[in-house]
Amino acid sequence: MPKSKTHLFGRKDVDLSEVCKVLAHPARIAILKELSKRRECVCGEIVNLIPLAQATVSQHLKELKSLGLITGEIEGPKSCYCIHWKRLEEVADSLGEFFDHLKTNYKQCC
Amino acid sequence: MPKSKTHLFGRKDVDLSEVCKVLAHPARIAILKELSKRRECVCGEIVNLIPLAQATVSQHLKELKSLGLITGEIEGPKSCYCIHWKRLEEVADSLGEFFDHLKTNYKQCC
DNA sequence: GGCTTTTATCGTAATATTACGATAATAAAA
DNA sequence: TTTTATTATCGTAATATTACGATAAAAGCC
Repeated sequence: MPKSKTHLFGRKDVDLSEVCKVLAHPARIAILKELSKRRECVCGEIVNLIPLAQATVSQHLKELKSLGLITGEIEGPKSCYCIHWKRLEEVADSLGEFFDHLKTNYKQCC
Repeated sequence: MPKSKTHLFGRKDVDLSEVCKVLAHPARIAILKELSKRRECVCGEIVNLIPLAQATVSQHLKELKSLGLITGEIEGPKSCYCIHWKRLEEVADSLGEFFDHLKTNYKQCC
C-alpha cells in the first residue's frame, strides 16, 4: 500500500485498532490462553505448545509484550513470561467501552 | 510469509483472531462509530467522513460486511449501510468471553 | 576456560493488507 | 435514451505481516 494513513484518524480509533491488531493472530490468542493457565511463568514450554518455529513464537511474544499484555524476564537459559493482568484488564475495558459506546446509539433501522 | 499456518490452531482461536483482524484498522473502527450514530442508513456520506479514497472505503465496508457487522443494500446511485446489531452483540460477547475466560485463571505470579 | 540449553535477533522469502486510479455497473433523473 | 450520481470491482504498487533457518546472546554447568 502506498503511505500509511493512520495519522488521519483519531488517537482513540488508532489505539483500539492496534489493540485488535495484536489480537489478530491465532497464535497470540493461544499464547494468552496458555499463559493464563499457568501459575508459574515457566514459559519455555510455550514454544512446544504452539505449532510454530521457535523464532516465530518469539516474535509473537514480542508483539504481545509491545502492547504490554505480557511481561517477560529472561535469564539466560530460562525465561519467565506471564500475563500482565492490569494491562489485560485495560485492554478488555477499552474494547468493552467501544462496543458499549456503539450500543448507546442503538436505533434499529434495517 | 511462507504457507499460512492458521489450520494448526483451534477453530475458536482462529475465529476470534479473524474478528480482531476486521477491527484492526482505524478506518473500520471509525466507520462503525459513524454508522452507529445515524438513525437512517444514508451511507453515501460515509465516504466523505472517512479520509480515504472512495475505492478504499468501499473495500473496508466489504470487510465489515464479510464479518456480518454491517449490512448493505445498494440501489443504483444510493446505498444503505447500517450496523447489524445482532451480529455486533455476538462479536462483543465472544471478545468479552475471551477476556473473562482468561480472568477465571487469574493467579498473580509476577 | 569451553559446553549446553534456552531465547532473542537478523536476514530473507512468501504472503497479506492497504490504498488508489480507472473502469464498470446500477438505477434514477433529464 | 442519454446523462448523472453513486458505489463496486479490477489492476496494481507500496508496505506490513508472517514464518523460519541461521546465528548471536545469556547464564548456568562441566
